[in-house]
Amino acid sequence: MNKAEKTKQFIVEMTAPVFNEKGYTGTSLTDMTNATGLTKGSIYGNFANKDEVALACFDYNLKKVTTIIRQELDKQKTYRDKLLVYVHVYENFLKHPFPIGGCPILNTATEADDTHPLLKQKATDAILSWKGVIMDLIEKGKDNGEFSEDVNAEQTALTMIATIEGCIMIAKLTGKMNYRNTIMQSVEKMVNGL
Amino acid sequence: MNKAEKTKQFIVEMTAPVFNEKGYTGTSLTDMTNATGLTKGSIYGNFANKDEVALACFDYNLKKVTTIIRQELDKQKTYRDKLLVYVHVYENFLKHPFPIGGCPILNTATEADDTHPLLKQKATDAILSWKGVIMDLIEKGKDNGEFSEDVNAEQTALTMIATIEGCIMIAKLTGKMNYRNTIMQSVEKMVNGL
DNA sequence: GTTTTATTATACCGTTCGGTATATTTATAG
DNA sequence: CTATAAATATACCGAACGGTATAATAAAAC
Repeated sequence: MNKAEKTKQFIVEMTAPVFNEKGYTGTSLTDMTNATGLTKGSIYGNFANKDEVALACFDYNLKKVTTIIRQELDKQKTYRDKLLVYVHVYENFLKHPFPIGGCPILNTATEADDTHPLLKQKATDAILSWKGVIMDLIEKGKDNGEFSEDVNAEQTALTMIATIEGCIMIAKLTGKMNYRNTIMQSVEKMVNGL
Repeated sequence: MNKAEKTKQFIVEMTAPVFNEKGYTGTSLTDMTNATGLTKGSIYGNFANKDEVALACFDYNLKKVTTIIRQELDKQKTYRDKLLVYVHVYENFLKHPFPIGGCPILNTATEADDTHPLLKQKATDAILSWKGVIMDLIEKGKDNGEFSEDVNAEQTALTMIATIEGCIMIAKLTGKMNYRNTIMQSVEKMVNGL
């Protein structure tokens, strides 16, 4: 990793939280120079434009989440416990190195769906990939005899994701932690009922 | 309603969809003059600043939703059917005069939670009010004998809202209508299990 | 150690931003 | 019909926007 790559990485690391909090249009080049301590010239020497930084920041923020999830998934043995990882991670997201500003998928999806095709595509890919992982866990749990054969994997996956994302929105908005716990309990019940 | 009030209303009606699609920071005064055909002077003769327009637009967009919901609620007799109104309205939101740009609560919540306290407060109030309405329906349904006495009204209300909002996000992002239907089916099952 | 290359800082570009003072037009009242 | 008040348009403000050419600096290669 040469100097240029290190600086690119540094810029992404420092601006990623800003993009996740303020959004794409809400984050200015001044925000970016403040966050990094670098000048505009330095940033544009490493990235073509603001878009490229934003896209890299989304990847960075998303990877933070997927890394946590993957690590916790590996710790669990049963597929039920693996599914419950999503509940426990989001319930205690403060215990993990979670992106500042909340879920990058939710933030990007709601801002970019009508305005920014490239970011929208990245958010879409993230959702579809997430859905695929959950469906895979469910199918394997069915093969394994853990879950009933008549469980609808896609429906369960989509409902889990929807509830979790809605939960994040409500909890962050209202600031009520017991709201988050209550909703996550519902997801837990759902997983335990498979 | 004099001319000034009519113009204020007109400005809100024409800019509300823009704010809901592009967000607060994403909507410029030029967007507003384009949407209305008025000049900046006209808009600022009727509103103190961009903030005031944005807040009025949120109220306008939210009222569109609550009006639809209230009308459909009145059509139903049982409390179970009233709860299912949320499922059917969001499932067929194209059949109703739904705000362009999607759910204003979701859009405002994710943009404003870290950046705009006044808008954040409005979104928070909307969520808490929504929760209150659902809880009220559930409690009355319990008194009525429609629902089991051991139903947790708050948990059910919060989970319904979270799942619906997450559903809107996923459906709008991916463009897959069957995703929306599938998730809403889960909410329907939940209501039918009360 | 010098030259070449990569990286960062400076200074500036034109444009758009939110906002405003003032002039002009339109509606209302006497 | 005229005087007054309300509403709208024009023209402009300073500041911040995203972006860039170039100069200065630091790193790498020979």
